[in-house]
Amino acid sequence: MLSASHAEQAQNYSDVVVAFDKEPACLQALFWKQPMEQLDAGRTLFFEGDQAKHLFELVEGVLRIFKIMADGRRVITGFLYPGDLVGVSLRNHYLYSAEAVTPTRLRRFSRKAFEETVSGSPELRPQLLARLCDEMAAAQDQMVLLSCKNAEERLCSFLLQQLQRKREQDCSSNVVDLPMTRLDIADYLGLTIETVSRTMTKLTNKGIVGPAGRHSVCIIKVGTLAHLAGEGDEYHGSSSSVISLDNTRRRH
Amino acid sequence: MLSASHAEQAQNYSDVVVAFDKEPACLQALFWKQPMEQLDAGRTLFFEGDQAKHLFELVEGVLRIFKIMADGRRVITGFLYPGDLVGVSLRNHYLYSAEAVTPTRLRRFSRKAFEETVSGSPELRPQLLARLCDEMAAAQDQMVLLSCKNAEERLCSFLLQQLQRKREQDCSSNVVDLPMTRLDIADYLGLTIETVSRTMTKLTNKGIVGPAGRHSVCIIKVGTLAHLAGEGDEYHGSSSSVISLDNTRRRH
DNA sequence: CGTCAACTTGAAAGTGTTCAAGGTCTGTGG
DNA sequence: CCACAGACCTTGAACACTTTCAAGTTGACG
Repeated sequence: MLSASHAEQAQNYSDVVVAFDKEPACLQALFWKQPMEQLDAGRTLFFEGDQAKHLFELVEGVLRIFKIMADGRRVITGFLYPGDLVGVSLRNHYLYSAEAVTPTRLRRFSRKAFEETVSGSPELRPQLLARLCDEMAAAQDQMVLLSCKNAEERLCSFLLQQLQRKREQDCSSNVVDLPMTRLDIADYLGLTIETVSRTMTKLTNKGIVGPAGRHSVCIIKVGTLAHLAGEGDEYHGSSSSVISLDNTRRRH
Repeated sequence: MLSASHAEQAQNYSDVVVAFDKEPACLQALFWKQPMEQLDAGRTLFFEGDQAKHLFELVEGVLRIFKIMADGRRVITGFLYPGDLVGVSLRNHYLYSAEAVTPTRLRRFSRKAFEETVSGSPELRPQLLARLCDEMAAAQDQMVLLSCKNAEERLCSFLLQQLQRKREQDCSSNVVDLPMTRLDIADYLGLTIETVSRTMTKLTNKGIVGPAGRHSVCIIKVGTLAHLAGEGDEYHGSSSSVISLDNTRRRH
């Protein structure tokens, strides 16, 4: 999965249309001429271990990316949103399965052709690397979350993440929608549906979020939410300066 | 962090020396002429958030790669071993801090020059991508571990991982050494030192591992260890075939 | 309006953490 | 070579948080 969060792809669709037809100026442009495909909610795009013959650009809808363990347990390693590219971890086989959370529309592109085109373009190469690094950074944040955040911190982090993604589009209200089920959220956060549900209730009782139907939430106290998410400032300034090496290490 | 586990870099040092001086045949070769630097055990190579001016090739010793949360909790996202490259997540700032677990020797290379050289070489580019993908795959495995493995499964996975790494070098005995402290292991596996210690004792009592000093373990029953690690076959064959979607999902 | 899946809530149980104490190893200096 | 100090590791008991199991509620859609 490669989220379209960073740098290079701030250029959105309208920009792309302009600078096109000769040489694609951004990665999405490669998919531009491909026919649009539909995928109903709940359908699988590909399975972990499948030969990775194609990449996809998600144009509309939401995908979940997950792995299934031997005993049936599922781990959702991420959700993908419009503008994201799917399956760019350039191996011979997909590292994960991909399913539609909502009805989706996407474009397909041969992986081989993708690699050749990107490899041959000094424009596109750094964009691919940038995306991979964004993905890597996200994976590491997720490891931090799973390693040492408790249920409340996890859910707050998740909600905050959803809010930020929403704000990149329309900077309007604080109502974010959660198209995925509680089970999806649970499998993403390493919790059970019951814990997700209970924690959500707790946040509501505290007045931090307000319910807005089953599949959306209104974030009332953004600051408190950020604080509870336990992500501090995300950046400890620079260099050696303040590295609090106190032994007061907490867990949960 | 980029582990040297896969494909391209199976070519080891001796191979590299031969095909050198004109155009580097592999990523490590770039570091070849750089002066060797020392780093004592416990010393920091760089901090998360520092400007990423250099990349490193780890020649000898072990590094730990970690993030510190606002409240002082530490998450070790990986260990690096000889042959690995450090800091290749090509952002402007390091994503994590790096410290020497044991006394290490490494070579430094300007990140800018690295990017330029790799970018200009059709030989090296796919190698970089391959490493990034390996790193991504490792990160995802770690997410699976942290998401839904219990203490025993985590420790078994870790030991197995160490064993496999050892076997890539000398296929000899089943004694792996663990240069890192229990605290390092705990912070890597998302547990406490006490739990790591207890679980280690339990594995010993079961006769799965035998103690061989504080900083090494003898793996006695590899099969049992692999089974307890709960990693099944790692690959569910291909395609749609058998996807056990039973609801009997367990956790812990 | 009924049905089914999704969600919520409660109570009991389990796993890992926390706190505390004791034990072991290693390096240093006598 | 031995003794000591300090860091590291092990073990025990109480506790906390999440899970598990179970029942009830809500809401979407035919």
